[in-house]
Amino acid sequence: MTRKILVTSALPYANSDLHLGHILEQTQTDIWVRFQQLRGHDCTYFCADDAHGTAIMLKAEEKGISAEEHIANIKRDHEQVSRDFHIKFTNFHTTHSEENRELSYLIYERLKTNGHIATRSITQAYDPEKELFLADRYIKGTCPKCKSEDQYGDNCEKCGATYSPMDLINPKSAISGATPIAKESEHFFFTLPAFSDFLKTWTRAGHLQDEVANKMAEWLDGGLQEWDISRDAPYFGFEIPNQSNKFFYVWLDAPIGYIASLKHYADARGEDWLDYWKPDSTTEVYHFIGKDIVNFHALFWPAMLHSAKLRTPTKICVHGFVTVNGTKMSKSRGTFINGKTYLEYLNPEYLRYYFAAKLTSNVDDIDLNLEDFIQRVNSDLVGKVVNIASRTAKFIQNAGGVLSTEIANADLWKQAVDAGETIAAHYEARDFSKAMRDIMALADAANEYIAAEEPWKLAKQAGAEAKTQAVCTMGINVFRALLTYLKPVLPAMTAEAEKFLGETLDWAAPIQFRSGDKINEFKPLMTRVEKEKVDAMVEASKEVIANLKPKTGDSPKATPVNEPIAPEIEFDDFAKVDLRIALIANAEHVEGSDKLLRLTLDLGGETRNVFSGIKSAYDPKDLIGKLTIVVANLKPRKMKFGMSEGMVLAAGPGDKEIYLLEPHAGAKPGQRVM
RNA sequence: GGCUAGAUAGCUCAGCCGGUUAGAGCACAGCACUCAUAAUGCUGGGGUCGGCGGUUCAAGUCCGCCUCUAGCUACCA
Repeated sequence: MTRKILVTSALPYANSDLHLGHILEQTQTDIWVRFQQLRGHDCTYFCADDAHGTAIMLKAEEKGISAEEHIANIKRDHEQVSRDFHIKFTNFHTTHSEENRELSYLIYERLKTNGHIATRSITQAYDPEKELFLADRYIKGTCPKCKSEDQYGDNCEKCGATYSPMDLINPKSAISGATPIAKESEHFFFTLPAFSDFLKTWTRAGHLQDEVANKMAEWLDGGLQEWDISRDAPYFGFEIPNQSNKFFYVWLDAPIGYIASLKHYADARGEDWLDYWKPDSTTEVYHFIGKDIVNFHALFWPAMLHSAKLRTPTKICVHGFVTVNGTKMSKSRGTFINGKTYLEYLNPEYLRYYFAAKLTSNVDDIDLNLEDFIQRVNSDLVGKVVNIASRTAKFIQNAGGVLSTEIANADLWKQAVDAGETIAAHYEARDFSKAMRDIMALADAANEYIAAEEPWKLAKQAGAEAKTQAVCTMGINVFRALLTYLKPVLPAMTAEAEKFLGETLDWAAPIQFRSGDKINEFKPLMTRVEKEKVDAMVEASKEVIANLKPKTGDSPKATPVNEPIAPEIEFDDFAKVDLRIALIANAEHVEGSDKLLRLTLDLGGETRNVFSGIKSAYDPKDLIGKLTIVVANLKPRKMKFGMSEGMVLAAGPGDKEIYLLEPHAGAKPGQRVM
């Protein structure tokens, strides 16, 4: 039976480049979509840019262009990067579109008619200079509890206190610097609590992974609040019908953008988007998202759809975050990697395969361990899979390029065909890692078979031509099966392999043994991942960040200090001190400490945590990204706030006058100072 | 502080409803092979399954506490 399946991945925000996290999600979605298509199902993939909100408005302003122009630029860029990663959208649209306006109005009107929109006045911080209501993160000031300066409007990073932005001492708008005033305004709310019972059932009805349902139960048990879905002008978005200067909050129209993208596509073909979204639709709808936006998709969205008399999603498929080398993507370490930067250095299919090899159906984070990445891709793809064709093709050519009509090893062939259904089940369940494991086991079996048959020896024996041809035909056929199973993951390489085989690989039915006809000359299908390229990519990622942070350097004033010179020492005494160049990867205040800053130092490979009593003289923000010198072999010292693994060097009498050492430009983290 | 997920060989990960000497791939060592993009095959070394306690005839697998990591959250969407 042919299934009709609509798939989406989360709408990237039209404010910044796609990074590896976006690529993971789109890759996961794309593999699943391609798999369904390859199996003969009617599966479409819709996405769009999420183009509304204050942040986008401000970004456009900063660039001196209109918001429309800004989001058009970003969209072009997003589409290009996705395309280069072989993401095959059926349609990629934008939430700032007529279709989305129309659908947002339709859904909003239905919610309103059903009595699910409430109105009331709320008081918010307002920037009188910029004439703009300020979200909490756009207000900074001094914490009313612990008096720490420069804290955000909702909570204090140092003492953990929570408060309203108007409680801040000396609050400032982060946009204009003006002092915000409290201002009242009428807001619109979606009456989420009315859907509490509906959602308690819905979240346990097989639409979510168990752990996600558990998470949602926390919200549901804690009691839902009404959801503020309006924002006051100025705002880049859709104006609320029959209201002046009121706009839909970006998160209201963002998920509707999924439908708008479909509508944009369907309208052009005279099809009806309601085929998918009417309440009794027999189609399937899958949303692939990251774990950070689960509440919007698993609570607000189904509730909205339910009220609007539209169907709810079949499944919300939640994945984790991408980490690099075991830690959160870090700009200073060069592991915050943009899709574009990756593409400059490496083949996108390396990453597609690596992600596939690690993706499961749960919400665990996916670690891109760069060392493992190189070994895994080279070994599995080049060493095992491609190698099978590479080592047998020549002998087929010797036989005139024609495949044997004999199945030399029926057991092996049965194994290859039978594996197909198991692998398909893994794909269907989004257990791509299990699918890759099974595929590689099959590749191992093929290599073992070839090694046991030794066609290179047969080729030298008179009268063994047919046997040689049969053995290698066996190899080519297992290769065909492997590539068929890998086709959703490696579309470009498979396309090349199809040229070699002279056929289009299809997986709608069990794979048939191919015999008796001609194949083409074999050409290398994939080259190995080069470590140098990976290193260069990491370096480039660092540079991109460095360029964003112009350094401000004060010219130091020399202050002679009258401190007697210490007693003379031998060179060897001095040489015991291992001084190293260190990059200050991170610097932050230490909660509860008056004098210390916590520094995260990169010594060119290893990372150190060092506490330094320089809080009185430095703002942590100003230190990040700078180089300094650290005593690298100082015995680690346990301090109240943790281990200090070294010591940075500084001069000065203290208080405001502390001056950290910084090497001349060109020094690299980890270099020894002698 | 609350919650969620994780902690298994050097690395990345499997281990379902508890059951014989804990697995795979990669890496490493030795051997073989030389058709293949120094690819492949065989053999081998390597783990007190984060720690402590408990339930059980039996625990990596269940329960409790603790440590560490990541993330969410802290009356708010």
